[in-house]
Amino acid sequence: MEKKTFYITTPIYYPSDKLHIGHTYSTVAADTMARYKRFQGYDTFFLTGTDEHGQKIEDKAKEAGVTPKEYVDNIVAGIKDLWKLMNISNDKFIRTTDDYHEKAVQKIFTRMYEKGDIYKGHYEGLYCKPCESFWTETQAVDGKCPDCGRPVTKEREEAYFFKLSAYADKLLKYYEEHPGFIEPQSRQNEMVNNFIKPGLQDLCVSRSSFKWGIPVPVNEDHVIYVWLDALTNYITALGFGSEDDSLYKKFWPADVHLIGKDIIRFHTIYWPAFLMSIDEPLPEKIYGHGWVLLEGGKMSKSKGNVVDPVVLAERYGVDALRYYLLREIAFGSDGVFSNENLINRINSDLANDLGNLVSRTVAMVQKYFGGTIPAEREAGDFDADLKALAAQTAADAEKELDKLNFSVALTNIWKFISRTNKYIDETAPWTLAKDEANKARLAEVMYNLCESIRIISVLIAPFMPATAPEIRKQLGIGADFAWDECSVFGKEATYTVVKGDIIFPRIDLEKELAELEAATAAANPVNPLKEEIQGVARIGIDDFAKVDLRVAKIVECEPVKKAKKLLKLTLDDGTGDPRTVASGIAKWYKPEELVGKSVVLVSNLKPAVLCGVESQGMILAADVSEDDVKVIFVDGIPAGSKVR
RNA sequence: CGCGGAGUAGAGCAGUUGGUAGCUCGUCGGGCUCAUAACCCGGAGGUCGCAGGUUCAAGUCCUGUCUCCGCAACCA
Repeated sequence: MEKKTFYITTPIYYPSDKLHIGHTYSTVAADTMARYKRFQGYDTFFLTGTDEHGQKIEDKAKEAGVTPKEYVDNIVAGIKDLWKLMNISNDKFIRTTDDYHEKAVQKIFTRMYEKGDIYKGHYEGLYCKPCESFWTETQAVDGKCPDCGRPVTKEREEAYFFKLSAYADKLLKYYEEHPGFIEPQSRQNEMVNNFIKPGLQDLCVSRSSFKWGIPVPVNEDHVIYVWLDALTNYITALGFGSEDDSLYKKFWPADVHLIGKDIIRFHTIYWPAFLMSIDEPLPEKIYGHGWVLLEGGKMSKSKGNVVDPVVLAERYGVDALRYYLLREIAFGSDGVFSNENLINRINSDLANDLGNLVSRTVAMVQKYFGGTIPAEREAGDFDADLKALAAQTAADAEKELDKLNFSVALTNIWKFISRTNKYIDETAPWTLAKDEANKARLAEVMYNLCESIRIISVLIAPFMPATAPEIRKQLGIGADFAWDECSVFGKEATYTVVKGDIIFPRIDLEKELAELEAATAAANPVNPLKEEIQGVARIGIDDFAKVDLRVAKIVECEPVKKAKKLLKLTLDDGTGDPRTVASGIAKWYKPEELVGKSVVLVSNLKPAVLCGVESQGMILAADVSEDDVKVIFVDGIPAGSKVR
């Protein structure tokens, strides 16, 4: 009989910078799932990789003075090192610059083209280079990219379009007929309501403004849109579109694409539509997990609070970090990362509960039996309860893992670890040891403890691939794991334990936090603010002279309907005519506290319409922090005064 | 009234088909001594955002309302 197969993927990461804890999170989750399925006997294929094309990389490479390929080679090497460090068991690492991938993508493009799903047209719009995105006039904000705030330029270019609009109904129907296709369910609602129901636009799938991409087969002046290039990695990695597509036949469709919630749209709308277009089956499931947030907001470079997984893994061990990520954050929801939480988890769950359980058990077997548990044993109270929970835990863990509920599965496993610790208290081996008559009972207790730990080692093996074998080494047994050995007592005839190192040493919280802070500072030697300021392009005095700054007095102020952030200000700029300006400061200022104040106005900014209000200029304000803005007041200076 | 999510003990979270409100950490007290000052037991601490409604019974269903967070809109 043929083995059942399981195919799981991570997103392919964009190698423009070092990866952070969020990427590690996705990959560790996928790895855990892959290992679990392998232990269950599935023929498993686990894919990760990098998405290497696009203008951003072309630009970064130019900045660094190297070719795009050299640039990504360097970063990809670092990514591969990171996965090696994190003990990631991927079966393949795909790079979208791999030759077979590029060829296959061109074939896919051609297939769509010949089918009539891709047609040549013109794209007219405002283009943001860094974001590689086109915007409509209404989307762009006064000539700037709504995503990044940088200037957009008007472009009209010949381009190829994918008939995405033709797939809206098919997608809806597919969602309905395949509950569980998009998880968590709420993400599906979001996609349907926000994107499909309002109507899908045809998708521009080529670019001619830069070169770093896969050429369009029918027109070498264009390169293929990065998402068409990137998404197809899931099938090209299996040999789709090459001479040998045996892996594709074996593993496709994927059982699950694990992704972050930010790229759900691409995976649940574009990707299925692409597959429908080339008449290939759709993946079984797309799971959009949450984000790893930091205390005090998102990770950002300028804050210098990017968490480096390498520092943490080297300091506390890879398994501790893997455990923490999957235990602390409910998969599917966002979660907050903090060093303090990490250390607390390590101390209480790993050192106190699990590590100490192994340590005390091994010590007792040595102390009472010289290391080997004798064959004469006698069952007694508490045994049945322990065994029952073992069976229950295995069943629960399996149920939760199949739903990708990593944290719930771990919670269940740890309940069993607690139960085992309690069993020691209940049976009090040190009391039994005082009377030779209890020797058989003592042997049974020790045996049950070892069996429990053996079972625990199987249960945690997908999560902690290094710790599980280490535990078994101390139990004196081999490290070949099979999931179906984790529910029943009696697998081993006896145990001869080997005292080893402490698996998880306790960490001194306060001392460690201080050292960690220092280590992080050392890892980021550059002053981020300095770097940011120096990174801004120099301008001449004539550039500055183009900006006309005037003092203006706020005469009226009211909130803008349908806008959370906007206040509508009416200003006296000294001309006598009132001037209307919309400003995104509603979160920090109430209208009444602004009236009568004088501010600095950029008077010659082109007007723009925001939420129905025509804004004629802007007022100056300072970003005090990520989440605080202070308007610059210049009370006492007459309206109309020029600022320079 | 754009879409969606969330408001439950000091903190972080569970609460499935409505039936005495739980878990982890912290805290207080007790037990034990095999063990990594670890382990085990117990206590304190919540009118489950607010207001109505359905019901014998609601954190759990319905209506309204407030606040927060994503996405979208957008911060000129």
